[in-house]
Amino acid sequence: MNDKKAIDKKDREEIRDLAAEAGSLTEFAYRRLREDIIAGHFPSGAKLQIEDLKARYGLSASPVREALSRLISQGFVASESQRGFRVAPMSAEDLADITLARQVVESAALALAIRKGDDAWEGEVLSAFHKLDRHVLRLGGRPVQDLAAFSELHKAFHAALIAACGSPRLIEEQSRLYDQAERYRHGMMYSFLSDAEVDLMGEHRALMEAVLARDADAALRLLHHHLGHTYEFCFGKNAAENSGPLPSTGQKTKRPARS
Amino acid sequence: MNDKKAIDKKDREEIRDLAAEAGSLTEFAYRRLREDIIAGHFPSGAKLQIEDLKARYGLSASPVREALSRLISQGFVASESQRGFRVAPMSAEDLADITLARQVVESAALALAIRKGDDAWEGEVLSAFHKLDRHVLRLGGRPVQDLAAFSELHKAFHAALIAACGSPRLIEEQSRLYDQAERYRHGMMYSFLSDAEVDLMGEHRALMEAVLARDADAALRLLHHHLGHTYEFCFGKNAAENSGPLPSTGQKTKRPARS
DNA sequence: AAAAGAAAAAAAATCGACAAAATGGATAGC
DNA sequence: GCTATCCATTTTGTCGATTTTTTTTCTTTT
Repeated sequence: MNDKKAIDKKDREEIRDLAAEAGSLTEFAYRRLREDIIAGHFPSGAKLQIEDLKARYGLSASPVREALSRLISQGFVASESQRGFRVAPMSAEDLADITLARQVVESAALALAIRKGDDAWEGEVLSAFHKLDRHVLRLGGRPVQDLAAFSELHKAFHAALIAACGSPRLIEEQSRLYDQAERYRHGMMYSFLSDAEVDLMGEHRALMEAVLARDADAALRLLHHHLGHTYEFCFGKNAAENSGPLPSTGQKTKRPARS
Repeated sequence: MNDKKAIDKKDREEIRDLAAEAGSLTEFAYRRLREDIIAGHFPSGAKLQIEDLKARYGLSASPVREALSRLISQGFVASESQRGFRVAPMSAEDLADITLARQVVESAALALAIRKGDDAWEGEVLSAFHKLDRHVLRLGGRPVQDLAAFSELHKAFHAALIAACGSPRLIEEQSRLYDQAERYRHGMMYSFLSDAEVDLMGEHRALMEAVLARDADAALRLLHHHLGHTYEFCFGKNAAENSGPLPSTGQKTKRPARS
């Protein structure tokens, strides 16, 4: 109870600086809250009390409420009229849904990018992969330490893949869904590279190579498979087949889709 | 300037009632604003001044700002920090992007629905089509009058098609994209059925029949083609091919896709 | 006359306080 | 002993006023 009021004058100035950087206090609250939720700093369906948040971020109700409002449409916060806000609840079905949506959106965007991307795009993909690869190597298979840095590079790689798709909306939606899945990843990251069952970086490399070779079929297959891992890590392999049947058009039911 | 202050005590009570219905004033403001933007009541990139909106809806700044904040993440409102809000600008490229995203999301959802839907779902599809069909017939080819009713039925039909897809996110996204496109439709609805070039209800019927026959290939082809019409109506047929190449996976480049 | 700067006006963002609603707990009734 | 009702407390949602920032207007200077 004491540490909630631990915002003294010094902190207040700091917040002011950070707010100036972010543009406004609302923006500041929005970013901090979003990060805190994604980082799993609040438990799944936890109540987000205005009073607490005011104290936590050192500002008054208006910016906090506006930030919460913005996070509603993003799927990070849920609100019940007249009884406040809570962190959007997590569940196996929810992650399955996120995974499915990612497979739909990201696959489509990747297909477009492969068709439309130019040399500069290929360069960016290569660069993003390289940075991610080096980072993981440097940590010697233990990305636990610098989780935030790894996440950022991993996200950047996936973003680079579809950057040339030409659709702001698909890019935006990919980013949003990635962040939603990030929430689930945080719980399970600690065991991640010790699990030899899946060679994440190997998959990334294969994916990149297929992309650079403009082999759309292979790339889409790899991506689809790759996206399922978050779910498998969190809730086991079995139920992953729940969303198993391929997302959409084509594939023409050649086979029941190996992934 | 006078009609902006035209909120007297009587109106204020009315607003209170409506708010009670909506749950809160914020919710009320959110719905009204959203409707007004979709209905094209504000010009494309128009400034949304808090003072104006306060007067227009008869409430104070907080609910208005929260409503605006929520609309940001939805793509209906844009904000520049420290200099307020404006209606998200419209453009040909933007509608092309919406169309592309719809083709990606709605196609995937429809494929899933066709695979997973049960008898009850088929019933709902049939019912939604019937209501839409009857409404259009009753108006004798002039849906101009009751535009809102038509829109609602049309949206309900498209929603019914994918209702069985099993993915809350795909459903939600479809709805959001539909509404974003709605903004563009409003400008061009007045000439719509007189244009014999496209037989909208015929397309709807064909689509429904393909769906009920569980003919995924045909249904997806029809849907993809159908979704392009909003763009064609607004900006002409040529540029529609811009986003022409199919959204994503599969189709295996059998043919360059007739649509 | 044009550009730069200062002052005034307008608008946005934020705050502190209040009113309405919900929650939790105690008491009364069955 | 259990349920229902009322009251105290907490919390949300809303407002009006204040502060900060931007925009406009009016000087002043070159």
